[in-house]
Order: sequence, then structure tokens, then C-alpha cells
Amino acid sequence: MLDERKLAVLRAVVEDFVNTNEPVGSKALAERHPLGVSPATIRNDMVALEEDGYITQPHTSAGRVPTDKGYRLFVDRLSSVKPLSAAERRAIESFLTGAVDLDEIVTRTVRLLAQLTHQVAIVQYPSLTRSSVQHVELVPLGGPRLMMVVITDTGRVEQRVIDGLGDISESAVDDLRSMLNRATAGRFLNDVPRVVGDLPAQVDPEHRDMAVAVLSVLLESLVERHEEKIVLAGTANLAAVDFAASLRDILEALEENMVLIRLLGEAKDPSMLTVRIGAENFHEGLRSTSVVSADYGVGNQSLAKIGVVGPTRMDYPGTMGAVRAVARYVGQILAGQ
Amino acid sequence: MLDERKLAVLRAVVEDFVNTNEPVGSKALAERHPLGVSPATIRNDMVALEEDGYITQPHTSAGRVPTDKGYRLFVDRLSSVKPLSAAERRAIESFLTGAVDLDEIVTRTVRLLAQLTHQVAIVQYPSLTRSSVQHVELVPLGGPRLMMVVITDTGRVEQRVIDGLGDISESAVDDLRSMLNRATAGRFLNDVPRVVGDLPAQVDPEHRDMAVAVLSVLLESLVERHEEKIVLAGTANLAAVDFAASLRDILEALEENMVLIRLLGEAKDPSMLTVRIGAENFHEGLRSTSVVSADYGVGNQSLAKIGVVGPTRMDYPGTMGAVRAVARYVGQILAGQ
DNA sequence: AATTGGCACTGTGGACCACGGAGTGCCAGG
DNA sequence: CCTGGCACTCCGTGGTCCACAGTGCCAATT
Repeated sequence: MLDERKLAVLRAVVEDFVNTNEPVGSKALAERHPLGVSPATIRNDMVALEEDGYITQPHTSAGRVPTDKGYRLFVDRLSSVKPLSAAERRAIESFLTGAVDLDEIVTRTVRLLAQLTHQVAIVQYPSLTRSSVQHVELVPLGGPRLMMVVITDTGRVEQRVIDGLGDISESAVDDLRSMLNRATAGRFLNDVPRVVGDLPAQVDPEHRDMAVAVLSVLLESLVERHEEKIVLAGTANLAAVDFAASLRDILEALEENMVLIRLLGEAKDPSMLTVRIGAENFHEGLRSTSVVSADYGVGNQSLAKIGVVGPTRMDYPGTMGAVRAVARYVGQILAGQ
Repeated sequence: MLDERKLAVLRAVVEDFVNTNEPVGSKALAERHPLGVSPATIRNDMVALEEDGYITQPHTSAGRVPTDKGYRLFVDRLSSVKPLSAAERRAIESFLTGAVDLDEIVTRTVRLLAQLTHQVAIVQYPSLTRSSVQHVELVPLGGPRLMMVVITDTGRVEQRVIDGLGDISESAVDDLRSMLNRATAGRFLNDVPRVVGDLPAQVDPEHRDMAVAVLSVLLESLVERHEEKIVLAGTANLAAVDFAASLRDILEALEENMVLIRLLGEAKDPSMLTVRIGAENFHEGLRSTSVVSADYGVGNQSLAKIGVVGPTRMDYPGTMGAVRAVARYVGQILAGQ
């Protein structure tokens, strides 16, 4: 059905359209690409490509534009991830080193990615479910209140105030703290519910209420309610493109945390670059955008995802290269921390 | 110079233009507002208002549009802050109660404000410089690393990893921790440098290096480098308006933390509503926007600011009412925490 | 002195039209 | 199977025209 030359034509159409943002015609293609055939021949190929749904014309007597299906084929078979230039790699390195804590790493990463791709960048904090407990701290706040601080191995620090505890005895807090740490230190958060289940039984009955309250907050905040934290950057880049969908719909979608999570989450093949093109996205407002995402992590351990949102008409090889490179560097930085 | 009626005309021009987004003519004014005079008279007044720079016409034979100066007069003398409806107040209350920690309070607040005003909302975290230390925690992370966690009375939790400490002795950490807490508990962060100055001298010489390292990180992260934390919401609302300046410039400005801080910070009169209109903003890209901001805090103690960014053509009374109301509620919620 | 109706004037924006150009589909010949 | 030629189609541009909304000015009125 699709011989080599037709694929070459499709590739050329995608590349030219991405560059110029204008429907590309057979003559222009013949001039700018060494296809070795005449415009008429290219026209015939284009008819075939259009019949198969890879390209389309906005109207008669206009050039062709790739469809979502066309981009999909381009990404899957006609292009390869473009490695970053040495200068770009140096930029990444100098940009990410020197961050003093997790917040700063994440903030810098998302800005960097936005800058490299000229698109909207999304970075997810290391997922709590894949982190393990480094330390649990309990701090009496005076009165019936206690602050619980959980520090994970990935640098995330989650805190929560626990109220209504009645009288708080210093020594009971000390006991509970060391008990908690003995039970949870080094455990994955997913395992915490299991290992703390029988703790209250070990507590002096007098302070058992406090222990139960603390544990329930711990479980609720870290396991059940574990909200993924996500940051965005580069929304200004959206304004530069003119979208089929209204810009407002896109911005609205990007403000919904749930949408972002699903956007990154729906990777077919974890630990690989994932590309979702146009209507492949579940969200109405994002029908005219594509999402390139990747996992990052330390060693084989995947921690969370990063990604980029841009127009379907984007430079896929370059964007994929940037996302992959940034994901790797973040992993390295986190490992070094 | 400006008699009562001319002011009434200006007010009417502002109100109509805000409603319709179209230059308003003398005839329409006479119809829609009970000015009690004929269009011709209004025209004469308009000429006077234009000579004084309060309104302008986009071109001959078009209606008039308020200038920045016109909006300024409107805000200062021709309008009053519009109280929220009962329904809106209930919405605020139900929206803000039930937040479990500071992050959640801030996140909900910024969304709420964006929703109420249909504009871009900005909320600053309680400023560190105006908070006091509740507790300092030191957690050995294994090896030469230590995590410092500072908890403030406003609920902010700042953490930092300190590396390269050599051997860490449990008991030395315990000593340092209690020493730190004795010295700093209850102090404003601004005072911390003063009260910890002579601490190293009190430390066992063997562990003095560690104490010095910890203190320098403490000072650096909390006092010198104290970055203000700021969150945004409602950027999608920008897309609904058509701006003189390019949307891109505005979005870019709003992504710069420094810009946001100055935007909120430049209040003439603290603890009051501040309005900066159009070119009154220092930033190039924000020449066609106005900023309404207010302090929030507990009691008389101002903690930080919230604000709203929208087109100069905005509903000032309504926006000011919403900002003021939300600022008050946030203060109450924080006080109750 | 202030207000008003009348009137001539003026840009804007929409409708209409004509035209050049880019690109196509098809066909017949190599 | 490829190619050059050709007729066709539609878009975008630029020009003209007109209606409209709104103005500024003036003379008359209160």
C-alpha cells in the first residue's frame, strides 16, 4: 500500500508543514526535498496518502496538511528522536546543578524544559507511592495540637497538623515517634498501612487515643489522599501558536490537576517516551494538542513523569529529544542528592 | 473644572464601556443613564473630559473610551467597593473551610479568587520575614547529611539538606537541636540572625564545625534567600479578553516570580486595597492590565498579599469587593488554624 | 451662561466584486 | 509507472461603495 516514496512524501509534508505552518503543495515539495520525481508524481502519491487518511486538504486547491494519523505514522516510523546539541546539553547541566532542595530541582526542571522546547512543560513531583519513609517527626505545637512531618527518600516533605488530641505528654510523643520510625523507616509508603496496623496495641493505653489519631492522619494524608504534586511552566508559549481549539479551553484544561495527571499517566509503555497526538488525548480541549511524556527516576526505579504539551503541529523529534534528555538529567541529579 | 455632571458622565462612560467593551457615544449614554440632559450637552462635557485626558476616542466619529487617568479618577472618587452578595460570601466560606494544611488553604484561596473575579488571581504565602519560629528539627539522613526542617507559626515548613558534615554524632545533633530551639522558638525570623550569633561558641569544640554549617544554612535559606512563594490561578480567564498588548507578553510577565512579587509588593498604603491601573504598572507587558491587591493577615499582623490581574477595562468595584472579602476570610481561617 | 436641536462631516466596517495565484485532478504520451 | 500539459477551483487580496454611528459646531432657546 505505502511504498518507500509515499512514506518519504509524508515525511516531507510533515516536516515542511511544521516549519511553515502552511499547507504544502506538490511543487514546493519537489523543490525542497530530493525525492527525485516530478510534482505530478508527488500529486499521485498525495492522493493515495489522502485516501488512506494520512493527510488532508483544508479546501480544494490548497496544499496538504498532515492528519493526526499522519503524525502518528511519522512519529512511529518516519522519524527518530533527535539528540540534543552539545550546547543544549551543557545548558541543561548548568541549569540543574546547584539546586539546593527538591522544590528547586523541580522548578528549575520545568522551566528548563519549557525553554528548550518552546512549549508548555509539566513536571510531576516524585510520586509518594514510590518513595520510602526516611523519617517521621512529631512536633508538639502547644495545646492539643501536634505537627507530623514525614520525610521521604526522594526529598519530599509532607506535613500535617493534628488537632484535638487532649493533653499531650512529651514522653508519650517521644515514644510514639521512635515507635513510628522503627516501624516505617525505609518502607515504601505503600507498605506503611500494613506495618503500622498493630502499633496502637503496643502503646500504653493511656495514650492510645493519640496514637490512633496520629496514625489515621498519617495513613489518610500519605496513602489515601496522596495528591500528586505537579508544576507547569511556559504557558506563554501557547500564545505564540494559533490553535484550532480556543486558547481558553487549553489553558483551562491545563489548570486542572486531574487532567495533567491523566495526561502524564496514560503512558502505554512506562519508562519510554510516550506521544499522544491530537484526538488521542482524552480531553476535549486538548484535541488540537500533542503530549510528549517520559518517566524519570533513579536507576531502574521510576519516580514520576515529565512532559510537554504543544500543538499537534510540533517538532516531534526535537521535543522528544529534549524530554528524554531532561528526564535523564533529573534522574541523575536526584540520585546525587 | 469638573462639575458634578461631568463626573457623572465619566462614571457612566466607564460603566458602559466595562459592560459592552465598545466605545460609548453620547446618544447611548443619554438613553441608558438618567443624566437629565440631551446628547448634545453630553458631547460638550465629553469634549471637556477629553481635554483633561480622562477619556479618548479611538478615532474620529467613534465613541469615547476611558483612559488610565479616567479609570484612576473613577476608582478614587466615583465608585465604592461593592460588597459581595450573601451567596458569594457563603461560597467563600464553604470553599475555604475544611482545608487541612497551609498548602491547601493557599491553593483553594487562589482558585476561589480567580473564580469570583473571572480574572487571574495571585496569592502569596505568608511571608517568612513576618513569621516566627515554632520549631526547628534536625534529622540525620545517614552519612554526612542532615535535614533541617523549620516550622513557622503560620504553618509554613521549610526544609533543607545540609551535606558534607563528616561524622554525625546522634548526641551532638540532639544538643544542637535543643540549643537551636531554645534560642529561636517564638522569635521572628528577622531576629534569628541576632539570637543565634553566639551559639557556636557554646558548642563543644569537637562539633563546632557542624553547628556552624547548620547555622549558615539556616540563615542563608530563611533570611537571606527567603524566596517568597507565590501561586497563580485563572490564567484561562485572560484568553477571554482581547488585549491591546499581546497575550504572550502578559503570560510571560506572570510567569516571572519577581514580577509577581513586585506587582503585589508595591502597595502605597499597606493594609488597604491597592489598585494599579495600566501604565501605573512598572512592567512593559502589563501596560494594558490593572492589578487589585490587598494584605491579609491575622489580627493587626499583616502576613502577605493577595491580588488579581485583569484588563484595565475591569469591574473595579466588584473586583475590589472580592479581593477584600477573600483577604479577610483567609485571615480568619489562618487565625483559626 | 448653559442647554438644545439641527446639520454637515468623517472614519469604520461590511458587502460586493474582480482578479491573480497556488494547487489540484486528469489525461495522453513517453 | 512517470511526466508534462491543461483546465478548473477556490482562496486571499485589494478596490470601491455605502450605511452607520458618532462627532463638532452653530444658531436658537431658556
